[in-house]
This record gives sequence, structure tokens and C-alpha cells, in this order.
Amino acid sequence: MSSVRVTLPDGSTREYDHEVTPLDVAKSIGTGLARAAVGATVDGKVVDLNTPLAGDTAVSILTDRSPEALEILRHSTAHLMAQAIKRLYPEACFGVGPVIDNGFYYDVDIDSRLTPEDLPRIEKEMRRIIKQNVAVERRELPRDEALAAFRAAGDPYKVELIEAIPAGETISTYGQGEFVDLCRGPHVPTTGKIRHFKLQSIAGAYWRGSEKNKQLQRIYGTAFFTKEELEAHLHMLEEAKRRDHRRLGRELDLYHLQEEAPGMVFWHPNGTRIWEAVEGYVREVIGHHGYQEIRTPMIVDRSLWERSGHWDKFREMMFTTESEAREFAVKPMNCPCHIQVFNQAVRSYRELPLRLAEFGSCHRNEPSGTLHGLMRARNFVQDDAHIFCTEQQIGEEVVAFIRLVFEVYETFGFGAPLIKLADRPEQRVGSDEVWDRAEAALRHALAEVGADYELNPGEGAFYGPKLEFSLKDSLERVWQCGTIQVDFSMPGRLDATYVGEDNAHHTPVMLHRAILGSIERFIAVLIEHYGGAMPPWLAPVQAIVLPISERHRGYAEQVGRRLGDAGIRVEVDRHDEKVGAKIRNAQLRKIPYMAVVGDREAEETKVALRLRDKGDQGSMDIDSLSDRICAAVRSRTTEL
RNA sequence: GCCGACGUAGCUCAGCCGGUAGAGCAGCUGAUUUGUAAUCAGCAGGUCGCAGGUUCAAACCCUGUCGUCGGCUCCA
Repeated sequence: MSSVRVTLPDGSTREYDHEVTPLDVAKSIGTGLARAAVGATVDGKVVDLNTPLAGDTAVSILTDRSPEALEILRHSTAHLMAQAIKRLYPEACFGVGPVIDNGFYYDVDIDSRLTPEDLPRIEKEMRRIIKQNVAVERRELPRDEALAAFRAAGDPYKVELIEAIPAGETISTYGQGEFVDLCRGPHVPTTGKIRHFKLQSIAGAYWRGSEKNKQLQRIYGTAFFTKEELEAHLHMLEEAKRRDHRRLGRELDLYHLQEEAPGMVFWHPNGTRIWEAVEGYVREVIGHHGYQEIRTPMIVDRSLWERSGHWDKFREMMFTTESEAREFAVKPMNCPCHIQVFNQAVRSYRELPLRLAEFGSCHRNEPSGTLHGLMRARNFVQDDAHIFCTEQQIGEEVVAFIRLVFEVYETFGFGAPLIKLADRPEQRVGSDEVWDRAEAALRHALAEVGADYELNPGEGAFYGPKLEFSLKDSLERVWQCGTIQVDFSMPGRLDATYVGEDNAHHTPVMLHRAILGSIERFIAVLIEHYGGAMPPWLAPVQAIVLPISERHRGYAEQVGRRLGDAGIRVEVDRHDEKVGAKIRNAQLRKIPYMAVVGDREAEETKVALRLRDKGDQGSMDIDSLSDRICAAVRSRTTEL
């Protein structure tokens, strides 16, 4: 046996003259480390703790603090769950069981239909296996042997998975007790390492995601290293449920949906006020950035959609209507109409870049199963704009847009967006050189503003590559909202031209861009981000005057008028209730400013201010309150 | 669109083995005149999503359909 030389992350080296594993290395460093060890990386590759080491290697022990370790833990928990299920349902076959964001799932095929009540039983069996502290062992084996084993076990899905593994790749299984699963690994060394987990839900999922295949039962779960983390995560899920915009939309009387118009929103007065604040702000800020607003028809003859290419690709998603033997389509997007506006004049290169914006109402006949409150609707308004420019201008326009997105998201109370560059998809129009240039322009723009980004390969639109901007909400959830897409194709298809310096006609490049995306969806994100407690500038009702008793009604009305005259969205509570009840109602409606008025205030023409999140603030002049609210609204701060 | 669950008053929900619908909150009326998260009482409110079917009898069983929810798939 040749000696093993191990280099640790701190640069130190250790030599062994016998066979060692990362676990041995960890033990030789300290028993604490060995106890905390979950896996290891060897030359950058994540492996099991009991992987034999050979030669000269860089080893790093993964403890419960490293993100890779959490993945290992969750993956092992998925196996543990499978083992428990197999014990309870011996006929069980398994599909795939990967780690996902925040947890894992495993697809199972069993005869009986699982219900949420079955999950505690499975959890109980899992705990039993944890207590037994079963060793988890990796085994590498030749393809035919693996096939034979899983065929013998009567596991059709695993056989199919093995067949899909490219030749030359190592095939490995992990065994724990009587349970053996096909798996790349790595895993925790023993089931005892798993402690804090929870099985969460069951859902149907097709084998390999195709509805032609059998539907399996997918069980979702999650696992953490500490009880606190698990509880925090479960609490976060509760919080997400509490903040669900569909629930808050009803509770705060913002909007409703009904059967007769599936996926299309009826905005109530409160929701409309939020809408107006959002739209008004974007209108203001894009005005400063050189956009001009236009309005275009909602229903357009089919021929335009044929020329734009949408009819061919997205016909099933378009609503159509007909009149006088002509077929029309309700617009699913605004771009063809914007090109019509562009085309209404002979354009000079001096006019470029021409930025045409529209809060355009679009309809897309989304499959019924995908509808989800405001998040996924069939009718939505985009904060859309199309920038007509030369190819040379793409770079600076994209740079300006990225800065604009940062500015807008910050105003709405979000941090810096995550950016993805989506490049050419398989189905596309346009030559490869054109795509090369477009993708390069986006990369250069990102470099110029110094923004970090990820590549999203093959996810571009059919007409061009795009940048996608996602924001992170207060529960750390990521929402894709903004986008800018280069389009070398549609202006040409729809005959857009401009006269260049050379007096010749040229086809402009078009940039499709949206900051918020769908306003419906963006408002949903805002509602969930703020849990319905909107900052003053977005709050449907910014202030409410609460008279202590009926005899203070007159003064309350007076205060309400003063605030209303200052442009504040204010209400007076006229219910015959005690203040406590009025305050409770105002709190539940998440109104930021409450002005309590009784004898003392009426005498001194003052108000007692109560803040939504800070309680009683004592008395102040009506004008100071008015100024304070106006200042908060004007500055669009989240502070009250 | 696919699979599953669900659909009862404005909202949240009860309603057993099929016997003809109930609560709390909200609303209205009255009493009360209130000082920082729920004053009391009364009243009113439902073709039990919709359409068929089975049955002496259907909120309940069956079929279809629409919608919602959870996933899957999709998202120009």
C-alpha cells in the first residue's frame, strides 16, 4: 500500500502509510470534527466520508455548517424515507428522489393512495431506522450487474434510469440495511446522522415529467442539522401562508376573481389605489429616462400576428374573436402594435433610440391548471416598452436599463436583483451571427455596470437573448420580474426602417423590456413581501381618524378633511364602537397612520398619533401629522 | 392541458349512516358614549358551484360540467 498525502484547506499536509478515508482524516484532526463531519470534498469533488483516499489529494471535511453538507443530509433523508416506505409498503417502487431548494422529494409507486395522515407513520418508521443507526454503504458495480439487481428486485424505474446512464460513467448503489438504492451519492455515513426532518406533502408527478407516463406519488420533505433551523423553516412556510396574496387580497379587500372570468382580476378600490401608486411611480421614473408613453389597441387583425410570427408559435395561447368575417386576436403582447406606431413616420437615425412605453393590457389563454391568483393570470398589464435603436446603441441602452431596474426595485424596498442571461434556445429565428452579436452586447453591458449574473442556457426568447431580473422578498423567495430582450427579427418582419446618416433605409434593432413584468404579479409580490402592510406611498388607505366617541365625530371629520386636502388617502371611522375596537380594525387593515381624537385633541386642535407598527406616539398638531405623512409618501420610504 | 382534493351565508367553517341547513365574524337596528387590538342585545342573511340522474326523500350517493386548491407540464 502506497502512502497517502492529504492537503487540508489550511494548507497543512498529513501523510498516512495505510489506507485512509476522509473520516479517518477527520478523526486524526479531532473527535469533534469527526462527529460533525457529514461528507468531504476530495480534489473539489463531494464524496462520502468513507471513500478510500489514494495518492496526493486535497481534502476538506464538510461539517454541518457547509451548504454541500445540507444537500447530503437531505438526500440521505430522502433515502431514509424510501427505506421506511419500503418497509411499510413492500410493493413500493421508486422513481427519482432529488434534493431541491429547501428540501427533497421522492417519487414512489405504491398500490395504495397516500394521504397526509400516512406521513406521520412513515416519519415514525424513519425515526426507528435513525435509532438503529444503520451504516450507509456505497458500492460501485458494472452496468449489467446493476441492471440484473434492479430487474430482480422488480424495480422498473431504476432499470430505466440505469439504462439512461451514459456508458463509461460509474454506476453506484447505496445500501442501508435491507434497502439498496441506485444513487450517485454521496450520503451520510450512518442513518443516525439524520435528526431533524419533516415530511411535508404529497402530490402527483408523472414519471419523467411526461403525462403519457404513469403518475407516481411525490412525497416532499425537508431536513436540517438543527432543530432551530427546521423550526425556523417551518415557521417561514407558515408565514408565507399567512402572507399569501390571495388571502390578503380578500382580507384587505384589494381584488377578487370569479368563475365568469377565470384568471382575470376584478380590482376593488383598495387594490386599484395600490395599482395607481405603482403605475404612477413607474410612469414618472421612465419619463425621466426618456420614454414616451403610447396606447395601442387590444384587438388586432390576425394578419398582423401572422406577420409578427406569433400566430404560428402561440396561436393556442391567444384569444380570438371575429367580426364581419374577419378574425381578430386579443393581443398577447404589445410589440407588434408598437412597431405600427414606429412605422407611422419616416424615422431618422437622429430619433433613435426611440423608447415607446405602454402599460399594455395583454391576454394569454394560459392552461387552466397554471392559474394562480395574481401571480399567473390570463389578463395582465405589462409595464412594457420597446426601444428602437441601432445595433451600436444596444450596449448603452442595456446599461441604462439595468441601472433603471436597480433604481426601481430599490424604491419598492427590494435589494439588488439577481440577473440571468438567457441565451439562444433551440427553436429560434435569426442567424447564428446575429445571435452571437446580441448575446455579446448583453454580456458587455453587464460587464460595464459591474453586475454579477448567471447564465441561463437555452432559455432566451425565440427572437433574441434576454436578461432576466429577479428580486428577493422578505422571506428570501426569488421572483423573476424584469427583463430586457434583444430582438433582431421582429422589426424586419414588420417592415420597421429608419433612414441612416448614409441616406439609406436600415432596419432598427428592437429591445423589449419590462421592469415589473406583469403589474398584477408585481403587486402580488409586493403584498407578500410586506405581508399586506404596505409602505405609506403604496398603502390604499394611508391614514384613518378614530373618534373616541360619537361626540368627537365632527372634529374627526374636520381632521379627515385637512388630511384629505393635503392629498392623503384618509378615512374617518364612523362606527359606533369603543376606540379599542376601532384600533383593532385599523390594525387588521394594516393602515399605517391612525389619528385618535377625543376631548383633549378637539380642545387643542391636535391628534393622538398611533403608528401601525409602533403604537401610541402621543399628540401632535394636525399639520405636523399631515407633513409627516406627506414627507413619507413623497420620499417613498418604507418607514412611517 | 394532466392527476388528485375541494366547492355550504360577504368571510372562516360545522352539518353523523340520505330525512329537507347551523355557528362565529362581518352587515343592519337598538341600547351604550367609549382613551390605544373585539361593549351588549335583537334582526336579517343560503335553489348547499351549475346541469342531469338514483331515491318516497339528496348538501350528503352517481354522471357530466365550471371553478378553486396542491402538484406536474407550460410560461413569447
